Amino acid sequence: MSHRLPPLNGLRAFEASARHLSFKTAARELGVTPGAVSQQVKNLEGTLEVNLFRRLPRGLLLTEVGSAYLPDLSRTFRIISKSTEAIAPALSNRKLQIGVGEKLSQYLPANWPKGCGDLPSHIANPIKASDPELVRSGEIDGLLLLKRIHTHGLSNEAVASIHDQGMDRNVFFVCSIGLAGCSQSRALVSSLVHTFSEPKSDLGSGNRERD
Amino acid sequence: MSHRLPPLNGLRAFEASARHLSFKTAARELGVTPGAVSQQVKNLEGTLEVNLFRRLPRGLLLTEVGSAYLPDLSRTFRIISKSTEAIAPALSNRKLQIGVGEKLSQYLPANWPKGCGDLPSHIANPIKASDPELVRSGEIDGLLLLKRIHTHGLSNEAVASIHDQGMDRNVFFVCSIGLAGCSQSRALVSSLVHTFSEPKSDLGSGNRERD
DNA sequence: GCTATGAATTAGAAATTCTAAGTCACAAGG
DNA sequence: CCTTGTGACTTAGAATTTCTAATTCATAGC
Repeated sequence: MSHRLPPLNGLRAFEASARHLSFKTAARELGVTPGAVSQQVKNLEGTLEVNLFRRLPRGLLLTEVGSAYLPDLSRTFRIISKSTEAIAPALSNRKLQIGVGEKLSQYLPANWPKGCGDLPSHIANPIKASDPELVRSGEIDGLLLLKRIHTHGLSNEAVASIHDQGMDRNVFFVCSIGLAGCSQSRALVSSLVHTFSEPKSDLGSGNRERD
Repeated sequence: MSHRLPPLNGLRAFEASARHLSFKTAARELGVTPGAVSQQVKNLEGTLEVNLFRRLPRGLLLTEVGSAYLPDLSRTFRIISKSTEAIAPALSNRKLQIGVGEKLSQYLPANWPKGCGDLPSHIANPIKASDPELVRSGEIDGLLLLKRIHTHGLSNEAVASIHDQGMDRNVFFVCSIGLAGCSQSRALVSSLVHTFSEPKSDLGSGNRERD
């Protein structure tokens, strides 16, 4: 028995786009350009002969079909993700080494991640760093920064926001794409959200989204 | 929330290989060469840093890790498959147009698929054909033949066997890879098995597996 | 109107994946 | 113990897919 399967990478692009309702934001998560995501989704729609999104001038809306399709796909990727973590030693049982930007470190509790619930079991003591090259080289697993930087080929998402001299600023988590969403990253993100506040949508900064 | 995902196409290659316990047979299902499957799986093992198979001189054995990994993946692909069929009109609610080889047609019941349960709701009246080019061109959806032919880029699997002048011969189902495993194909295969006998393993014929 | 945003669309570059051909280790049979 | 056949492995290069970069377009917000 074989399986009838549409292009798997297209599914992944669709799933991310549907979660964000934006190709641009999905592209950040996936570490590619928005054009690439747009193409993948379009190709998927082509092979399924069905429209998954309604394209608006500024964003996306799921069609009825897309809405029906999304939950199973999300579930699917969750299963794969968990199952992979369960069998792959490459990641499980390892504390992530995180670099924290100079500015952000002033806002983190002293001795972070100590004192943040069970975060210390996921995250090692951080170093001060802001160069994505360290992530690429494997020297560190991820970066936490107060501004979006150019991170070609890395996942780069706004995960929380802090109040800094009268305005809200996003906290960005940069890591390899494979690392985004692993249990340690999830713990990190939810702890940050708890420490600071709810994540804000990433509007406003006119930054380019790629380097 | 993003997902930690290994290479999806590698997962697909692994899943098929594990089901067949053979790269060669998996390759047939996937419509590629065994070398390609071998590479995909090896790449997957590399990124997971784990061995999924024990390689024997003649075939494969799942490692403990591989066995633990397989069920979730199979489930995953089943979910995707069903979910896709549910939303894609390209395939659902359409009778497959099948070509049947000259020789095999002598063994099919008269008026097949009539009289074979609900098969007529999945399969249209067949034509006589044996040229995979018709499948490639989309003129027909699949072929049923009594011998393995070269079908570059198409799925080509032994799905049943019949007794013909003193020896068992396999029935091969050739179709586009996307079509293998859709509900109509499943109905076709299980009906054939029922009409004839249990499928035999595809040993013995010294045929090359690719064209 | 003017500016900014995000999606669509290209051509061409980059990366991945596949094939083809040959190697190897072993099993089976004489 | 030699010969034959099988299936996995390896590799270079080909083929295909995927991505980028640049541009275009429609529209929202000012």
